[in-house]
Amino acid sequence: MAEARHNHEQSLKKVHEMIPKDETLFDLADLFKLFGDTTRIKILYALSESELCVCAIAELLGMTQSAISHQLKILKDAKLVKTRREGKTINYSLDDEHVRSIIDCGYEHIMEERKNEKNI
Amino acid sequence: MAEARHNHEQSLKKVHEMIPKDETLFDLADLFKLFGDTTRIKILYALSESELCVCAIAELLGMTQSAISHQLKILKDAKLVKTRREGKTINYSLDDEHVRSIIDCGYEHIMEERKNEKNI
DNA sequence: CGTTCATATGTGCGCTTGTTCATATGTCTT
DNA sequence: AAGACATATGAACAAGCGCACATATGAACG
Repeated sequence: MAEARHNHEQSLKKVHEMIPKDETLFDLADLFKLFGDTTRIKILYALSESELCVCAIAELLGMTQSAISHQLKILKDAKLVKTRREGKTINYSLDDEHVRSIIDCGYEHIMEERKNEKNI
Repeated sequence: MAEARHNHEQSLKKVHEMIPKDETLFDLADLFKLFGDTTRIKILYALSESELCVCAIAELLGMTQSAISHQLKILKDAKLVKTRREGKTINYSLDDEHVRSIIDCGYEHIMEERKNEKNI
């Protein structure tokens, strides 16, 4: 697959030492994949503001309970959210303080990009 | 689509006021989508260490020049990387200081999760 | 126990996405 | 101008993903 034509030994040696191993980068991609869907990021953002039950989220996003439930399962498997039962309803909340900081990190980037676009 | 059964007025009102508008959340998801692929995150990580030409990246990742080129186009369209021509070769580098900080943000989360897994 | 409400899960479908293959563009050298 | 090298691009195909629909589980309450 790899095609080596000209020389990059110097630059590649430096990078090769610094780059994390494949498993780590794979996990990283998997993590960001969770934030890379509009529905999931809406859910995560909402939960960062308040604990919510499934049908509250469905109502908020204007989506099926089933769709939300499927996404919540993905987020729970990834340990980004946790549940608390209260009778028939199940309340979801963030299981990790980092979730909001990751979102904010991306948010900051977007806002700066918009600012730059206006100045052009 | 939305099914409102029981009451969540209090919780929903609070969330509704705080949550960003759809366009912003859409942009956010699109941004994270870029980091949600192993190939792209490897490229971004590598470029955060050093400026690299296309075939250096291909060699580093053990992938086709074409595959890398396609991904670089996506990253360039998103203004995450920029190019600098040097004769026949084209050198890519990060176009945004935030890229590395977003990656680091996710990295931190993963590492903490691994630490927690060991303690169980 | 049977019904109702809240949530979960299995299945199938349409759409997106990453890669490959083939080819085009662009640059330097002779 | 022709060839070699570096990169870009277009088309097509396989795999993955999100959602809808139908159905299952599980809890409360008469």
